[in-house]
Amino acid sequence: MSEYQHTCMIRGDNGQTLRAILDQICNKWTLLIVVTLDQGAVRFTDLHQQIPGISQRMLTLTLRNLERDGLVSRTAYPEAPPRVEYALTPTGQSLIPPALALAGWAIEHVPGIEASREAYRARIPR
Amino acid sequence: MSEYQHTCMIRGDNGQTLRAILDQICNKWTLLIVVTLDQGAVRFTDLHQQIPGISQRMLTLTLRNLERDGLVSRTAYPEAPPRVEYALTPTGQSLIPPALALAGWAIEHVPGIEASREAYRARIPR
DNA sequence: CGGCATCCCGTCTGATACTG
DNA sequence: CAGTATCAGACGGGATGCCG
Repeated sequence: MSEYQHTCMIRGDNGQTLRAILDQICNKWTLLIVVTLDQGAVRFTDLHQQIPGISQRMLTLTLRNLERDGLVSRTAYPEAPPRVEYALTPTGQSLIPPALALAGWAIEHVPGIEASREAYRARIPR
Repeated sequence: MSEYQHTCMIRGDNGQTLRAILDQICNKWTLLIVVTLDQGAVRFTDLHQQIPGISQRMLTLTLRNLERDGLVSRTAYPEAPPRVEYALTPTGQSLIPPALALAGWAIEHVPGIEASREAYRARIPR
């Protein structure tokens, strides 16, 4: 699909369903979790440690949403102590390249954006 | 920069500054406005009409943030009636490819995600 | 025309405590 | 270990009205 057709579709359906999906993807933790899961199957606690700042609650909720949307698979092993592994589905893996593209853009432009914000704050003190 | 280095950086700085920027980009309207501005300079009212569902308030706020971050330029023409045009800066234009990549992914996977949600709801009725 | 100010509500998020 | 439950605060976002 061409770039032009993409822009058409973005504005085509009034962005309703598209934005609904994008809202799900672009929340506080989703992209970070997806990228973290790129390494393979990861246990709940490991995820919790590899994503500093996330609360147990938000990790659970975000994983549930990702599972519901078919981007992440959840596998519980009936052992003691319990073990649950999360992994990307093929759909979830297909999100990696665009996610990295966006993350890469952000990383490359963080300095410029920060500088711009500084300048803006200096221009309008309050 | 390689893909590997990107993933490292994403997890490297604990995602703090990165997530801060990503949060700004991935809110409800930013990507849609940026893509809409890809056509060139657009007036406030035109933008308001081309992005159905957005309120005047959110259009203003989002444009201010984009201006503060140096992604969008705001040009006011001292005329009567007043005319204000918004356009992408070079930094803003550099966001277009990643934004389209993500939007393209969303468009391609909307059906699958919707289906997955349906199945999920059927599996867990309440 | 292109805003800004105000009010208000629903959602998101974090902290804490408890459970199979 | 891997969650769930509950509460409270922050925040996003819509509606409305006023202004240069």
